Amino acid sequence: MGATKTDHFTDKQNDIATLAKALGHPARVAILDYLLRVDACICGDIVNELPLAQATVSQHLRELKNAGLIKGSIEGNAICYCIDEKGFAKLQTYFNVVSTKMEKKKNKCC
Amino acid sequence: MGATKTDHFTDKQNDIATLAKALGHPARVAILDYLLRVDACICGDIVNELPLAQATVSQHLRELKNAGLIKGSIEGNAICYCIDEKGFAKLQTYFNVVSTKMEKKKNKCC
DNA sequence: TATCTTTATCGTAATATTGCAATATACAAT
DNA sequence: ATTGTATATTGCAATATTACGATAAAGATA
Repeated sequence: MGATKTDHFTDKQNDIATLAKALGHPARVAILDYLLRVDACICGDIVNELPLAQATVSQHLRELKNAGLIKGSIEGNAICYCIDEKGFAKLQTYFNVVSTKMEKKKNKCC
Repeated sequence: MGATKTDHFTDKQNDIATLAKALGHPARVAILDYLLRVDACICGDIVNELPLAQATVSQHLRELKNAGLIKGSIEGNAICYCIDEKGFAKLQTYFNVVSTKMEKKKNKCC
């Protein structure tokens, strides 16, 4: 016990949970903010933007990449990181469905 | 060390992270799915819907409530749980902002 | 080649999360 | 008052996450 019981839930539920979990840390939200603020891909500059050690930032970047929220490509010495629109699209779709369902429930709720 | 360095990030970043983290578990996604599927508030039926012990479900419900994604009101013997639209609205606003920013970056990216 | 820069990985400590049995609480109904 | 039902809390074990120093890997530059 202690480990999440992934196989008792649907793929969709696990998918959304994985994406949301990746977003569930302020450092990772900050990384995404930065990638969105600067109007291009970021090549080797992210560590200086965060109040965390290089190893920690690298770890957070890996988690964002694994979840599909960013993608990185090697560019000589540095690595260029980008928002991965696919991951965000999945979450956005989810919230659109949720919002549609909430509309329907209007006034039927406590 | 090991604890999240909350105070190094903005309130907004912490806010989004907290909400996303609450969504970051398949059981909690499943609870929200259920609340949205049934076209009303749920009074005392959630435990049976999930493949988890009652204590565990109660814990997940508390986390969703703390994050502001659901709300519960006591209804005699049972407790009625509802989607809390405010929490979802915050996340939806966030994703709308993100999507607007992504639009602007079109073709400027790797 | 030697060195610098950038990013990743390993090892490890501190903390948090997950899950459950047992128990407590709160109200219903008998 | 006692019993039954629904939910919460407590305590604990297993596992996961967070953070960082140290070190490795890979390309750039002198």
